[in-house]
Amino acid sequence: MSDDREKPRMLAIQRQNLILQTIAKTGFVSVPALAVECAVTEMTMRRDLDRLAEAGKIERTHGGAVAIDTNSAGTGHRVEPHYHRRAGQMVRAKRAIATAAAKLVRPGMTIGLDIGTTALELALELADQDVAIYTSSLRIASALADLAPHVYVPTGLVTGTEPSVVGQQAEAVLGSIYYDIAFIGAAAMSDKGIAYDYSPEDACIKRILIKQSRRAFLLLDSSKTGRSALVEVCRPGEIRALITDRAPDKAIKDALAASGTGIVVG
Amino acid sequence: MSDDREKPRMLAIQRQNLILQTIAKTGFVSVPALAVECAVTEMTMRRDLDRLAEAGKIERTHGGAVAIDTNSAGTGHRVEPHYHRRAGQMVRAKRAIATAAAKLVRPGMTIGLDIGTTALELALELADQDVAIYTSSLRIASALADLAPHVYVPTGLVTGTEPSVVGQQAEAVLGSIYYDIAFIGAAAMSDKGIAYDYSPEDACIKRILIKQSRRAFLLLDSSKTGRSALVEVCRPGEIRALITDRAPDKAIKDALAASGTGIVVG
DNA sequence: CATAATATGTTCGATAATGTTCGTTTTGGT
DNA sequence: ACCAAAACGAACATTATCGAACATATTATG
Repeated sequence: MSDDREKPRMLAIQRQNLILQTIAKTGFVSVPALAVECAVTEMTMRRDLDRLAEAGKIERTHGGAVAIDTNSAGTGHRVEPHYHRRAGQMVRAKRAIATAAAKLVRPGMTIGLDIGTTALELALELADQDVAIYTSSLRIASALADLAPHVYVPTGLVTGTEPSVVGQQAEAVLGSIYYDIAFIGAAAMSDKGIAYDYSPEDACIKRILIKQSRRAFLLLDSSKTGRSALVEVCRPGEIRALITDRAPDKAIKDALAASGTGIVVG
Repeated sequence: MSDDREKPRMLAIQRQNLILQTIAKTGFVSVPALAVECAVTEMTMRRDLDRLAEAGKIERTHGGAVAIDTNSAGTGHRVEPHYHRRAGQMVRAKRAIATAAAKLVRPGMTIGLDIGTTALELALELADQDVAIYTSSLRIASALADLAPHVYVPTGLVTGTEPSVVGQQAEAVLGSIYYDIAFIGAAAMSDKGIAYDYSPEDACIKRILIKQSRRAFLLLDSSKTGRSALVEVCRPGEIRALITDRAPDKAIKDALAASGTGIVVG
């Protein structure tokens, strides 16, 4: 992450990829933040942004840039850039994953559901089913509040840009329940099949859901494979199967097969 | 960890997106609340609102803005013509109530916060204060998640169009805590000073917050007085004071005075 | 190795955004 | 009708961002 001593200046391509990645994820970037992160001057950052804008990949604004607004030409709906942005790229994959995961659910089940957009998609698919859903994601709980009759959240501290409940109390509540099935998200999966996340608190919740469930499944779209992140969530043997949108690399395939973990391609 | 000290100033686009999102969700926004949330001056907020209004995306009002009336642009007669004005005045009232209520809060307090738009306004005013907030409203918890460091929700079933946590578990969690101060909302107040609500489950939570608090205050805008609703929430003697936006009728005044309950007009 | 080509850093005046002040207007309440 | 508080907006001060021109560093190429 932060390289104080090191200064291997990033290549222009790397920087521009980072820009696009960040914009795809958060909807915007700011010049000063990027300059710090890439260890270059703001001038260079501006030049990068100008290039991408010229190529029509982003839209420049004062102080940074935002994703191109596809429907601004029409009615000018700038609402929920976050949501629509994410929808554009990966929602298809996420939806396929959600559909495949939903097929594993039977009426009457008690389900542990992790946070994240993929989990949200799954939650919406489960809305009209007769199941009990436990989740620490306030966004999922809010979305299901008037759709599904049995949605539960744990006690605890609320935090994060995607609001979720974390902390000892939440862990205690979620840890006192036995789930028929659990669906876990992650930020990345390494070649060895190990899943990672960026938040230690969230990772702890994920591990509890896995441990307390009869069967746990990992929901992961293909853009997250072959990378790692801050903190380990689980190893291949701990989950029943990986549910994804595209057949993974051979390395991951082998790693999962070696530990008896299945692969479901939605 | 939230931004206690750091101030990565939001881009203008981000702010305007936030405005549109909030308006799409709640129907209106208030200048001071936005200014706090975006960490900018009210003047800047006004300029943002003016721009959006100029672009025809929102409609400006005194103190904030409301959603554009899509109907009136068409063939004319539709919903109540004075709806916008009312919405504008309502948010004004709610904000006045929230401001008055916020003055009762001191650093370090443990606060029980009910659900509802008035409570949400209050929550936003408390965002940068060093207090612990317990609420069963997922909307409030979500809004404060990355603003305030100490926001807690109870375990329990999630229901309602305004998503909130109810049920025995929630009652047990909220009932195990002692609040320095509690702020309660209601759907109506009769001439006798009795507060009512439409949801028995929510009313139960409200009663628990009142019982477990050293001081409880009822937040009620003037449009709700002189009516009753499905289920009783509390009687005059049980709360310390009624916080409202306009001096109530003589009947309510007398009823409250007879039981030693105060009246705060924001 | 030299040199061109490209990329990045630096400086600085211009411009845009934001903060501030203050007098005016609106609003809500007496 | 009157008053006080809040919101407003105009004018100005301050700050941040921008982009051009030039200096320097890196890479590619002969």
